Amino acid sequence: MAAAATILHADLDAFYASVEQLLDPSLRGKPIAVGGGVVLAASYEAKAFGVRGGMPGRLARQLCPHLQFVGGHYQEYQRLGDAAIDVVRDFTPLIERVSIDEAFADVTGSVHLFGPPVDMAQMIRSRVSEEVGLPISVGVARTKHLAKIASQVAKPDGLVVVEPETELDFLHDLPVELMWGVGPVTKERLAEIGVLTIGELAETPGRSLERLLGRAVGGKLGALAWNRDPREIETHHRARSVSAQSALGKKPATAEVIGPTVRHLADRVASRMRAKSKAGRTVTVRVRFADLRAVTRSVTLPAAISATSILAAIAADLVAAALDDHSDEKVISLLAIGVSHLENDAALQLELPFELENEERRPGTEKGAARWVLDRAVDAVRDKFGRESVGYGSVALREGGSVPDDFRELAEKEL
DNA sequence: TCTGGGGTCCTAGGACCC
DNA sequence: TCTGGGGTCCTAGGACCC
Repeated sequence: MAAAATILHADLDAFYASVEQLLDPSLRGKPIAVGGGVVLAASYEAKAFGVRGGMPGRLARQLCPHLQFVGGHYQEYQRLGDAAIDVVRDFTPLIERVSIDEAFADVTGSVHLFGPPVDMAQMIRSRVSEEVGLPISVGVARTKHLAKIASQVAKPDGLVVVEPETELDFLHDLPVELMWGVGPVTKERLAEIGVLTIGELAETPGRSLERLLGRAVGGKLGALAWNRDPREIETHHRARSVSAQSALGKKPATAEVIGPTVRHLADRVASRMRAKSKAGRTVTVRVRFADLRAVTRSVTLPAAISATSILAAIAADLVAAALDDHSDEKVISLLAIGVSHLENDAALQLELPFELENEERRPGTEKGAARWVLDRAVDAVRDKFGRESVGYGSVALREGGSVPDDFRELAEKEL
């Protein structure tokens, strides 16, 4: 006997744009976009003109001349996103929060309390609408993959239930790009062999898919097309990497540009690691050139680090190495720093005495330890007085950035 | 269409060890 | 000295997701 459809996928519609329309009633019914240089979210009125998330602002304006750019209520995004997901949490503790505006829920054990899953989905939708004021779409199915597709089909502001008996009928008429894991490249590769729908994908031999897309992607898509989705709800997962990047427009690849940027990024990454009591062994940098081609350089250390100055020094070396290998490139458009191979750093969890002695006055103290103490001191001051109160001499960097730091803070928040 | 920021996972080749 | 096979780690790049 087939299991019942008890997985919910709840997804707020056009989230940032809906929040802006909630906060400012004069924006309701109008084409708006959140963002500036790039569209972070578009209202459904804007989507009707072809405006999409991730689209350059200039293009969006061409498509929709009356498009109004709004935004900046980042605290509200977090608050309202949490409030909506908390409504789902009232029905089950088995929640997997995917992002600020989206979560899976397993309500198998809640049926005896709240009735069938479709009733719970409807209650969630009306409660989010009434208590939070935002439209939310819900998909209900037996697996995560189907529930996710169902919520996409349900949008905007809808509910779709996929009963176990109708799963393949539901799935096989849909275009392949609705599948989890099919992006632009995979869609194009499939189109080249005449595969446009999930049904056509299901009919394609597994060997052909693996040859075309690689073993992992081909195997996974083949399984999903036949509705075999082994994924379970994961209520918590730990971070595997921490990174930060900064788009630079077009800047000369000089020490004056690279030095401050690397320090700023290293500061962001390292302070976030310390806040989570993490340290990492692998440092990766990414350098993007004027033509948007990007290269990465990485190094794996014998011991994990989390000190800003050490990370900055290693990252600077890696950037220099990458530029050395591409000495014909004179202009860069992006720098990124990441740290992976994360470990829990027990030492970081200690409350250390708040002292700022310099290295010379601490005989026997290794430089790394002194730097680490300094970093912890900076973290503590920032906790008290705010992020801008102490810097590493690179605060003047912000003028070119198109995405406010508040938004970055939001994106990096533990969900 | 030349575009942000933070992530995850996969692939392929090479080094190294047993 | 040469050779085989398996496993693991590292590095660079790429696709994808929100």
